[in-house]
Amino acid sequence: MHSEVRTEPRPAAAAPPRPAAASPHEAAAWLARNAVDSLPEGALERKLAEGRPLRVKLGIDPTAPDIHLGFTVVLQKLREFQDLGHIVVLIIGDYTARVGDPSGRSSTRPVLSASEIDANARTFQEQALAVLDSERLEVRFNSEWLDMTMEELFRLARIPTVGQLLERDDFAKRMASHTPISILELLYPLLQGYDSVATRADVELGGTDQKFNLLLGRDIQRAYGVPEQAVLTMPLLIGTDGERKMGKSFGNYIGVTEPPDEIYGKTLSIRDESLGPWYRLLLGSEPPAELEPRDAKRALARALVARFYDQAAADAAEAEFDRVHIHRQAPEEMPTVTWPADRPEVHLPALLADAFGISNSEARRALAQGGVKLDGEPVGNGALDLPAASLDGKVLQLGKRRFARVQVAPRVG
RNA sequence: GGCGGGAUUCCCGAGCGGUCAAAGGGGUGUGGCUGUAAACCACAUGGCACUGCCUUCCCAGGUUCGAAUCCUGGUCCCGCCA
Repeated sequence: MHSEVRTEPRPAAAAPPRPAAASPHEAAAWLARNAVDSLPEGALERKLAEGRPLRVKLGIDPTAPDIHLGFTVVLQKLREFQDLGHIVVLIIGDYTARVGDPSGRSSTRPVLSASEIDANARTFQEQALAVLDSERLEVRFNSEWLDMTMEELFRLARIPTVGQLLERDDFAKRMASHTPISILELLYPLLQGYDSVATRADVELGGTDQKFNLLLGRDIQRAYGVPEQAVLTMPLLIGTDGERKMGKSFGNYIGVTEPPDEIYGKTLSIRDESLGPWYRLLLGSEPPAELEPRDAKRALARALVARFYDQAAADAAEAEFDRVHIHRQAPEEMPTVTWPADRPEVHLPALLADAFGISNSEARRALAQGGVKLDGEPVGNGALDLPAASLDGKVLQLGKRRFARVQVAPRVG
């Protein structure tokens, strides 16, 4: 055990890259430092000791258009492998996405069309490059090998038993609660494992929820007579709701391509208790002890915007946030709503509905609750109709964060 | 193949002939508080140019003065037995 690894300082910035000259033991310890599991015991070190560039695999199903922050935790770990001279094999699950993963209770998840998958796959690659080094990167599509014959599938399907598959945590729970499990779902881990065979993976990364699949990959590799991969699992980032892991299906995520203001604002909206995990997993450091939670969040939010955009964008996002939320002023830019000039009176519910895409009833509710302002002045519940002339050019505000400028003008067209 | 259970508003889930636009929770929204779009508290949450009107409880028929609730026939889902 090397003390320098255990007592590693917690710099405020991202941890410095480890020199490639590190011993296998040191490198393994370095790579596993914020991982949850490195399995089997010593496997990663033995792989590293082979002294060649390892093939480090990660699979993504392009089922959503964007990569979210939780996913970058794993990507950053991949980057560390690259910095040590290893090759990242990024597998785009275009085939598996096409089949349609029915996991989760909702069987309603639509199967994506080929063009959607293509589009997602393309943006995934681009977004992954924000973190990964394109030099040591191999991108593969699993349709390349998964579009197999029945005979080949049967060979694969003979490897694990149903009993083994049902040991997986979520399968076990669903069996216990009589929640359906489709055959296809049981097949998924096999397909993922076959990806490892096809790409000769030395190491496979994933979130802790992938542990079973990653380990099954070893069984499948063994059955195909190829060397078994080492497995490294990373903690799952808690979502913006502070309750569940960040995920597209929970709506508690921050996409890396979201606008700077959104990334900034959503980061500030995380719970104070989430600061520790977010700092550790995203910045590789502890939240600065001298900062109040709010200020620690501001620093984190700035760092994240700077990572996916640049420092200027981060500063601008912060300034905009302060203007709108702290100083309660209107934002720099806002959309315009147009009210036809031929109507002498503005019907507020209709204007609100038009401006913010809400229903007429929602608009009325907001008015009743005092959630509507004009040029910063609360609009009373009483007057639903106001003289059009008195509204022209004013700033209409719904709640704290939605703004639109009113324009009274002849209908276009 | 046989038997049984189920489909409710964004989600989960009550309801079992009127008092149902439909309990409760979650989510979301607004307000309060706040150095935060944290936490906490309160209220709201089908639609409508809205003191009232319209359309809902898987679908299509039917019974009834009256149906989310009963009947018939579909569709889909789940479990048990084979």
